[in-house]
Amino acid sequence: MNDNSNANLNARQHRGAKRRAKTRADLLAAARHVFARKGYHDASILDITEAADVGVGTFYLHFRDKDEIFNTLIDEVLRILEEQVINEVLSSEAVTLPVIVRSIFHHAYAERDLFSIALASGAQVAQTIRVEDMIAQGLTRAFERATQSGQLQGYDIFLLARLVTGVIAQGIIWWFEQDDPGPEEMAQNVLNLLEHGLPASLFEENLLPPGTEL
Amino acid sequence: MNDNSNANLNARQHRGAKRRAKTRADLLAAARHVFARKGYHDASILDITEAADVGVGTFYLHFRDKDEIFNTLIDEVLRILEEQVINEVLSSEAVTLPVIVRSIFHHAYAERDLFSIALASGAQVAQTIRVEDMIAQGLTRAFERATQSGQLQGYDIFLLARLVTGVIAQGIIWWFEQDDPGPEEMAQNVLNLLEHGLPASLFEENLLPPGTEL
Amino acid sequence: MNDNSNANLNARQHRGAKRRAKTRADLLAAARHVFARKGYHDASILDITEAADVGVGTFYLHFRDKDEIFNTLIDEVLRILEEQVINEVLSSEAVTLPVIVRSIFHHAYAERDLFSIALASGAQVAQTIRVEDMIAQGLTRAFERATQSGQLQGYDIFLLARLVTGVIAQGIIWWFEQDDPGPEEMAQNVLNLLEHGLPASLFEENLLPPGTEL
Amino acid sequence: MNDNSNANLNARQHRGAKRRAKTRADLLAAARHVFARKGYHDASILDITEAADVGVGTFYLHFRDKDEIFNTLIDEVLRILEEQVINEVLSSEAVTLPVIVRSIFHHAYAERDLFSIALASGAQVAQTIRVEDMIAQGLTRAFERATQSGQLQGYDIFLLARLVTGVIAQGIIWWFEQDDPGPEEMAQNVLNLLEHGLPASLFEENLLPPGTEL
DNA sequence: TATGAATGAGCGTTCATTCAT
DNA sequence: CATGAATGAACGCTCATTCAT
Repeated sequence: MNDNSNANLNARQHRGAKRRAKTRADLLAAARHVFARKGYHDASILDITEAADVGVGTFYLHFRDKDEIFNTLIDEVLRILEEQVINEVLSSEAVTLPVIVRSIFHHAYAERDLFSIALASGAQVAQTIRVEDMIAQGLTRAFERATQSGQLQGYDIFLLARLVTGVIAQGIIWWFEQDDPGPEEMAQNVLNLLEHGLPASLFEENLLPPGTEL
Repeated sequence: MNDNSNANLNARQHRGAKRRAKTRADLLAAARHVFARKGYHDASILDITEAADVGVGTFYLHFRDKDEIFNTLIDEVLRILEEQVINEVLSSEAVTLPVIVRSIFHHAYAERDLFSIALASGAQVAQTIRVEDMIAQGLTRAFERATQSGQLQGYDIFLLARLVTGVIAQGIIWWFEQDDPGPEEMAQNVLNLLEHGLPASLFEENLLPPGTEL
Repeated sequence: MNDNSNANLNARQHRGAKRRAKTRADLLAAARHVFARKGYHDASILDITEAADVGVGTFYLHFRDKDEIFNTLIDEVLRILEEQVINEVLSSEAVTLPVIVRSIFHHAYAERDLFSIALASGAQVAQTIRVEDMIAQGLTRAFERATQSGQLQGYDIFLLARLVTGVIAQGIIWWFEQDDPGPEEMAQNVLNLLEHGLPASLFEENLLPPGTEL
Repeated sequence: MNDNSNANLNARQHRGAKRRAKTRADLLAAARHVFARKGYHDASILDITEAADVGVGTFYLHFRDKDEIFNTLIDEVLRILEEQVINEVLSSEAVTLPVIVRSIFHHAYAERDLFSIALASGAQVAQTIRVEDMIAQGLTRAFERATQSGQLQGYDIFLLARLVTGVIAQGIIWWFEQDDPGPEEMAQNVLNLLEHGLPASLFEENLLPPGTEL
């Protein structure tokens, strides 16, 4: 009977754990939709629990507050981003900036809704880590390697990584309002700019010929 | 006597108007500090009126709601930015991208607190116009001129303007957390990147030599 | 010189008094319009001063609060009602109920807006005297005389006066929503009811013949 | 087990629903007292929740705003009035005006506080239906039947119903300030007036004999 | 573990009232 | 006497959070 009741107990615990995990996943999925539709600040916990079809109180059994579920969501997408980029990078012949950038854009495009939340919330929300931080970190590591091999002397690579992050982030932000161009073309545009810069004429010629008004 | 009473009336109105303008300016200054310290969403109207040392009700004598004072603040800084860039551009020999970018960074550095609010609020706040929009618009106009003179063929200049805006915005965002480098050097870094792009090796060589771990 | 300055003083005081009276009259007229349009509770003092085209503070130089201007307005119309009824009554051959009722309806019709305010505000507003009170008082006096001359024995004439007031008030309230019938016909209807009562059949016959549903 | 858990679920829901209904009833009872004491406009939601001994927010779990709880209260009493009048009328031998009027007064006396609120609020409050409307409607229906059977020719029965409503309403309003006479005697007074009208002398003789002052 | 009715701090907002001019 | 900018008490309302079930 002891065995039996232990087995029961285990079975029950197992069922309980599965149920718990299911509820938690429901909440995360609901939060994703709600944040995407209403934005971080206008989303209430009631919105989320209703979308997840659970009681209000249930929320607090899984997350401390709105911040926590938000950060969980962001962390998750960042973790997946990291994984995917690493995988793609490892499966490619040579690890180059184009490979990294293309990988980021593909993932960001697939997860547009979440990225839009993450980027739009900007510095407004107390986040454990921001999307920009993660991209900038990755770039910094790449630049550090380039420095070691003699390139990029005279650059502040942290600042440089941030500036390049700005271009990439802006590419993702572009998708807030339109879906075109897709990730491949977007990556091409960004890489073009990063590889060759803008036409020299913009830096030399008068953009406002004498006699023209603004 | 008519003259006299008219003069009195004017004086009275003038005094009243001056007092009113002073209070309004106090509120704007207070809002600037409060928004910078707490961010748009966590700033309450009570915070602003207390910082301005006026009664709560006074706020509503000057602004309809938080949105309005915020947009007033942003509009003001954008108006000044536009003015200053135009002035600097007009007083320079030739209107080139470096002139424009340098001008933007100088102004943004001087008004760091306000720009941090404007950029950090991102798409979260219903703004009449966003800083990024204004910069992107200016760049688009410049690019349009370059297109007309044969450059930039094959580019989507709207997307390109946005991407370049991303670099500039990131330069300003850099100042949220540190004051160095100053506007001149920041402009140099940005212009360097925009003019020559990143070193070619980043696009070709393996950033992760075989046998190295991430 | 003394004479002269006294004369000046008097003249000035006179001008001042006239000006003051004018402002007060403006406020009363404005209050009338505002109360009629928005009702007592939704009318703000700002509404009144704006309609009167005077400063907010000016209001308080003439009236203690909204209640006071409201009561002043009601008192005024009641005073005029009383005067007019007395005049009409005195100029008629014999003072009978029809004369009184007709007189009330004519005045009430002419001053519909004010009466609508006065009656609609009901017991909601702390009034010094209510329209119904004044009508009931007048009727009570008339009934007292009739009692003295042997009529109306066994009646509680105070209650009776109130009930009759109810009919008259309802006649006036009828005009809140439509302008017809006019005062003469309305008086006829009311007097008809008061003189002969309702048809006897209503008190005897079955209003709901067997087999009929409600 | 399914049965069991369903039973549990039902029990839980039932308990919750009972608690909810209790709170709602508390709020309605409290609102009744507060409205009766302070009148509609001077009653705040805090007044009501404090009287009901619940939190402020609880109010909004049950009613949208003050208007809604007020109308709920009025609707309820009107519904009960209608029911009771119909019952009494149906259980009487013949449906006559006296039966109807007596029934109204008995109910109104029992619910004096609520009727005082409903009648005093007059046209000031946005009500779905007003007490006077309901009484007038009932009378109109009765008069329509009388018209069909040949009585009441030449009358505007809508106006007539309103005027009679005025008498009845005034009878109820009488109880705002005193409790006597009770419903039976009040009905007698009203019916007397409605059946026979006022003494003819009031319509003919001089109420103000020559030589008498007002 | 899940529920959802209840809570109340805290917000935005109005408006009668004051007072320096 | 007249003004209107300033005031702040008091309101309606929301929503994160708790807790008995």
